[in-house]
Amino acid sequence: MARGSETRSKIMDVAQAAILAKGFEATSIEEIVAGSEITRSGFFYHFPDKNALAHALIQRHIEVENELFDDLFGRAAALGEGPLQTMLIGLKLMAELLDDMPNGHPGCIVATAAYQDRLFNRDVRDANKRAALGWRSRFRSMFEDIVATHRMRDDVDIDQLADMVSAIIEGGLILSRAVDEPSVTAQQVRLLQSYVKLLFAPEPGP
Amino acid sequence: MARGSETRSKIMDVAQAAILAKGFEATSIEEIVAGSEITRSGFFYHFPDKNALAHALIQRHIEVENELFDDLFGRAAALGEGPLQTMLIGLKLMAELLDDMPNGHPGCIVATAAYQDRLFNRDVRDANKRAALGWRSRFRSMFEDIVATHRMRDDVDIDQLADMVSAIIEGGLILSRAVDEPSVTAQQVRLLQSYVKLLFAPEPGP
DNA sequence: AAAAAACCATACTCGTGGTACAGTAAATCT
DNA sequence: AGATTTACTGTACCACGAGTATGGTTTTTT
Repeated sequence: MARGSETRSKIMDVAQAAILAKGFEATSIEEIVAGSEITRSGFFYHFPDKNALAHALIQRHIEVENELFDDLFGRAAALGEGPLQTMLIGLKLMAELLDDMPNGHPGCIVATAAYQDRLFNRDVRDANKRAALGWRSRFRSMFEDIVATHRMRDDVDIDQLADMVSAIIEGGLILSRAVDEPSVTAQQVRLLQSYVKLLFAPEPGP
Repeated sequence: MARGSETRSKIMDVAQAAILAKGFEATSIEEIVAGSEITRSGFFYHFPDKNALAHALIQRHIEVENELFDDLFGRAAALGEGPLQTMLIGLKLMAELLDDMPNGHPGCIVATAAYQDRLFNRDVRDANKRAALGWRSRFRSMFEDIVATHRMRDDVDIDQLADMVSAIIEGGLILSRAVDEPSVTAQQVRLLQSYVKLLFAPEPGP
């Protein structure tokens, strides 16, 4: 990696950790600079303002999370047979992954941005929107494969079902932070798994 | 209402609207003051600092929302028969209520606080925690009544099920803000209703 | 060797939270 | 009715963080 982009990502690493712990506004540039072995001037060389930082963080977050989901559901597809199995195993793996973070999931930058709307400029909000729509299309295509081969026991919209994955995760993160119980998020994902299971279950035994 | 508490709640009204639109940090005291027909000094007379404002807002929010839920599930109980019907109708009414807010639900102050943890002091975080735990106990007691009379088609924890109501709402609010589709929150509540229906449904047809 | 990229140092402006304190109109108590 | 308390207004001030300006220095690239 070139020298420039190396310090740039170092700044982003430090900033991300601080922002997820304290929020965007509560994290000062001074503080980011101190942890990044760089000066204030150096920071403003890489990012014209704090908004540019937020934009870069969201962008990177989307990419990392996409890779993570690719890997996770890739493994799930290898383990199970058929789209329903893949989804069920994938959600289980996701729950385990969330459980393995003893201090709780670092949290979602997208949510941080969602609740401080007017604080960010258009670029950031658009990036945020793209992230959410990206998840929707990812999970929708998975559910499409499922409905192609399974009967739904309740008539629900696929887009909304896809959104439910994001909603459960985001809501779980908020709740886990509010009650200070890191396990909550994984539990909620397991409940979603239970719903998917019931929704597409074949006719139960006699 | 006495003169004092009248201006106090006026300040809180203005502050709440601004905070939900822009976030806590992004809302300046100057701005609140301007919309409240009061001076800076007047503001600091009522609230020693911004944290005290946040605390008061969360406290009031809990009370208002509790009354709203009492009313909503009270009506649901009157309409349906038995705890399951009450829950199902209650969730439906909740979804309709969310739909009737064309500009989207104002959002949840609790979530705002959850994602800006270190920004607030202990008092505020504790109040926030109490709010979330209050919802949990409310919905748990409702689900307890249901499991007493219905068989669960999947073995899930009641506390977690109770948390799911909050998680879906909070997650729905975040998503609706992120993608800028106000209808998302109500849709998610309807999906939760679908889950509860499937989870406690009597043995399906032959 | 020249030029561009990646910084450092210093100094300044401006907005915001918060403090301090002096004064005043209205309500409440005695 | 007079004294006291409550609910403010007004002004002045400090600290801190975001962002700008500018000029200089080192490192890398061409």
